[in-house]
Amino acid sequence: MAWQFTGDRPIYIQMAEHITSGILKGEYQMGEKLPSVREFALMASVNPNTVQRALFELENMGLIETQRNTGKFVTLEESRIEMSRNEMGKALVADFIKSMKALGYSGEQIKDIFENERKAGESNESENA
Amino acid sequence: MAWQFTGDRPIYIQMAEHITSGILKGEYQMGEKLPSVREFALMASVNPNTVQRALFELENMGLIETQRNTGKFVTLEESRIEMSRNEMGKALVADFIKSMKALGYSGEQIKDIFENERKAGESNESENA
Amino acid sequence: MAWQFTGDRPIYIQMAEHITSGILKGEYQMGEKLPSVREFALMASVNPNTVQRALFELENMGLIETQRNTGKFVTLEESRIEMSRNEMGKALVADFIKSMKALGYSGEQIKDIFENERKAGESNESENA
Amino acid sequence: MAWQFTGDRPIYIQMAEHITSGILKGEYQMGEKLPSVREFALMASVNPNTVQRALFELENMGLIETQRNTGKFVTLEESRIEMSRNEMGKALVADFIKSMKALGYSGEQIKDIFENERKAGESNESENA
DNA sequence: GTGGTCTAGACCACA
DNA sequence: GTGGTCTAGACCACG
Repeated sequence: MAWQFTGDRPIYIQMAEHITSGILKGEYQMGEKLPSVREFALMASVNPNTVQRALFELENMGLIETQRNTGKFVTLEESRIEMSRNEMGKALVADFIKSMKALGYSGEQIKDIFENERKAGESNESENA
Repeated sequence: MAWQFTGDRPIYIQMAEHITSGILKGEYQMGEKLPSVREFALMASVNPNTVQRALFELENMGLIETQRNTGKFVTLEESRIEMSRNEMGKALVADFIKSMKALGYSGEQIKDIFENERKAGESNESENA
Repeated sequence: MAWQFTGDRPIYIQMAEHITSGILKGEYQMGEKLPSVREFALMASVNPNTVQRALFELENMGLIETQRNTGKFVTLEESRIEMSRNEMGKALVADFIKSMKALGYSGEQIKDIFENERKAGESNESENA
Repeated sequence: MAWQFTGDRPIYIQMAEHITSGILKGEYQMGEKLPSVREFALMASVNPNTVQRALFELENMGLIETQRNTGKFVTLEESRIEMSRNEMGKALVADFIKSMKALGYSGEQIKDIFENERKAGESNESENA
């Protein structure tokens, strides 16, 4: 829930991803009004221009819509949201597999490593719970 | 097989990844002499400075070693190579899972999507073969 | 026929254009009383202030006149209406041609494209009719 | 050739249109390097950020491509340029006809006015020539 | 020298 | 109070 940014990538990109995540997870409901640009800026200790840039990305993806002088709202079209989730998910898998193959792993090996790590991660979670 | 770089990330990083991949896959054998900086620069139509930086990354990781006035060679220590592969592989999996969860997917869903895409990718490959 | 506004331009401008169109087309007859500001506001789900501004534009153009405590009426002077139509029409043509030339089209090409699109548009209309 | 901007629309939009026009007309050749962001800024007496924003629009349309730390170049794909010209041209015609109809003109009337104004414009040009 | 990113701060039209 | 636009100026990685 904290707004932590790493220095390796542009803040506005990380911010866009964070808010996107919030929408896809339903933390921001469909049709809901987002915090204002200035509120976001305060929350994240960031310049309003940076927020605007981040939200511009979301608007391009069709995840949010701007109502002039009223605010920015999560889109009402559920299909947009689902589409984004699917697209981004598939892209992630494709990139992941491509990167693993660049390391010399075969399809089967990728599957094995993935399974191992996934289970390891889940057991970590239950420890923390 | 061409040296294609995207504009979104530094060229020297992409180059380092590409050569790393070559080493991990065995295209450059253990102990083998790498092409000279100039040769790399010509192959990739890139500034020699850029090649220097890329190779510096590899040297830092212990994948290659410089022999003064002779050239740069792939390390002879197999453990180095295996370690790199493992580290990088685990990091990739962890990042992948983290990103997927940011999209709102559960552990099981990630597994399903991964399996689907992996199989789709493999059938594509066999088509092209 | 609904009151739809796009977010890229001020609502009051779009509203002014819409009502102007109604007058020029004769949907609001000469001398006819216009709906009250409040009625317009309800019809368009818009702030009354916005309606005020829109009607102010029309009054400036001489298309409507305010009678204190009675309402706003379409002008009785037909010349006003004709003049507005002519001015606006010519301005539109001039802008259109200027914009097309900015795209690199010659006068003849503009004519051809215009004719093609116009006919295409008309055949679409007759389909819907 | 002068960089004149009107106050009614954002500078970065007008700038984007102006440069787009230059590309479509061939004043900037395919594959040619554009002036740097800073040069544009000086030419137009405008802040570099504003230029960046303008060029970002062109990049989105696929008319130009950025090579990191080298400059921005007109795309090499002629199809992109032709496509843009066609799309923009058709959009202009459609908007024009729609606006004229909103003034109460019939299809035939639009054609007549268009022809008259077009010829008037051309005779003006020959006078100046 | 190039583009990319970010900040601080300002003004504006609009609702 | 909202988003939109713009400026001035800074720093950075890269080539």
